[in-house]
This record gives sequence, structure tokens and C-alpha cells, in this order.
Amino acid sequence: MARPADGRTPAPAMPAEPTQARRFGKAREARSATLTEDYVELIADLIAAHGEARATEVAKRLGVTHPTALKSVARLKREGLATSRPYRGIFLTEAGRALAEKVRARHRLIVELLRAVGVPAEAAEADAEGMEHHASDATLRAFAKFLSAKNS
Amino acid sequence: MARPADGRTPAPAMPAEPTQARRFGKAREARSATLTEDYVELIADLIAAHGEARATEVAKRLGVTHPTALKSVARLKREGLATSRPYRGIFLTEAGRALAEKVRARHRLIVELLRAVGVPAEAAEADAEGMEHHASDATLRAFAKFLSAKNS
DNA sequence: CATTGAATGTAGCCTGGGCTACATTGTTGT
DNA sequence: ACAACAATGTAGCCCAGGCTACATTCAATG
Repeated sequence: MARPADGRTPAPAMPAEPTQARRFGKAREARSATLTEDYVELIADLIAAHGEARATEVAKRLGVTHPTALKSVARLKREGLATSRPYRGIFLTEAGRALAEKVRARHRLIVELLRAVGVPAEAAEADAEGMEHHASDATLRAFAKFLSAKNS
Repeated sequence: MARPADGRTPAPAMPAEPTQARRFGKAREARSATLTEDYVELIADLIAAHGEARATEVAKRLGVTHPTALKSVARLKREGLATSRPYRGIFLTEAGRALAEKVRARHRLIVELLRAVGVPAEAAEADAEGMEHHASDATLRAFAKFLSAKNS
């Protein structure tokens, strides 16, 4: 590490600054979409399972308190993804259902890929929950292709 | 759990509440470790490349302003991962270096796996940046095994 | 049909991670 | 040597997403 301070030591395997900044920026963006996607997906699942999604149930399943869940649902409503009337269940708009479908498909695809490369079921489900928000379209396409090649 | 004695539809393919809450909790935890890991990894890379890590450089590469980077570095110092003296570069403690090494190895492994299943290089790098924080040990072990099987 | 417990909603606080604006210190070129 | 500029540091704000505490409404049941 005692590099002569004069020599223009070129970065070895480091990406260029703008590239790297863009990557980290994308990751931050994905983090912020995460909450929205998790809620929408969960609400869709609850509706499919019970015909409606109750705030308390959403909160319990996400492992947060109910005011937190309500606040997030309020955001979904602001964003036009969900609807709800006081003291009633939570429902998804058309846009919400579309997003849920997309998210669910992505989730399944990632779990399948993880399983295909040997990740145990429980770990695959748990890790997919976090990773799914960071998979680009290019990556998803590659996953789909890999799986179809493997299963043929 | 959701097993009402009445005629309520039981949840079909949904995980039990506690399981699901635990998964989401882990994902939230991973999100909060993300920043720490990103900074430590980047600082280690900069030190390897230039002999030191400057705050401005860190900020530029993460795509944030320098006060933000400084605030985060202050947190790293509080957590015993980094050291720095006013107007000097940033360095890692022993713990910081260990974490950096772990993070870097994980990053490489994930990029390799993505490439191995056909993800293009740029997407693999970018997506790994986000996904790496969500890969459990079980998943990493499976990845390593998959790669070594493939390369043999 | 009145009561009561659970679900829902509201208020207000905290923390982390962004930002801008401004102040201070280092470094470098002439 | 020192002026000017870049880098570093500080102050103070914002917003999102947690939480607790308290208020309100629903619904179930005695």
C-alpha cells in the first residue's frame, strides 16, 4: 500500500466513477421501490387467499405494527395502487393488480432459479424476498432462459 | 393460525405468519446493513487502488454528496469499522478490513453465479450490487457448490 | 340492545440517510 | 510566501418508515 504518491496509480479492477455511481443509485432506487412492491404483493396474496386484505393481517405478516402498515397503505393509495374505505378492507386498483402480478412472477422466477442452482427451499424463499427487488430485466430474461434450457 | 372453524377459505400457498414476518424482518435488516457494507467495500477498494480513501472520492463513487458520505463514515467510526483524522484519508480497522473481505468475496461469488447462468456482465455487476446484501450463508454455499461443479 | 374487546384510525416522536449552504483547512502554483 | 481553489467539516433542514400512546368504530355476545 506504500504506493509512491507521485505515480498516477490507475485503479486496478474498479469500474469508472460514473458507472459505479449509477449502479449504487439504482440500488438505492430499488430499495425505495421495495416497500411498495412488498405491500402490493402481500395484499394481492391476502385477497386471493381470503377475499380481502385487512390492515392488521398485513401488519402481522410484514412484522410491523399496524400504524406503520396503515401509513404505507396510505402511500399506496396516494400512488394509485390501492383503495380502501375507513374500517374496511384494502383492495388493489387495476395498476396495483398489474404490479402485483409482475412482482409475483418475478418472485417465483427467482425462487425457481435459486432452487435450480441448489439453494434449499427455505433459504430460497427468504433470500428471494430481498433479492427480487434488485433483479433487472436482463437478469430475469437470463434466468428464464437458463431454467427453460435446464428443463428441456 | 388461520384455521377458522367456520367456512373461511384457508390460505392456499401462503407461508405461515411468523415465517413470513421473519423473512420480511430479515430483508429489512439486510437493507440496513447495506449502507455499511457498501461503504466498507468501497473504502477497501479505494485503499487497494490508491493507498488511501478520500471522502470526496467515496462520495463521487457512491453518487451522493460529500456531507452524506461524511455522515456515513462517522457512523462507521462509531461502529468501530473505520478510522480517520480531520482532513486526512479514511482507513479501515481490523474489523473493517475483515468485513470488507467478506463482502468482496460475496460480491464476486454472486457476480460469478449470475454470469454462469447467462446474465450479461454489466447487468450482473449492477444487480449484484443490490442482491449481495440479501444472500444468506446457505445460498452462498449453494452458489459456490454450483460453480465448482460447473467448472470441473 | 348494551357492553366490551378487537380492529382501525390519528397524533406525535425518533432515527437514518439524503440534501444545501456555509465555514474551515490543505495544497499548490506562481 | 501566500493567494486561490479544492477538499473537508459543520449546521440545519427534509422525508420515509419505524414506534408508542391514545381515540374511535365495528361486531359479537350475554
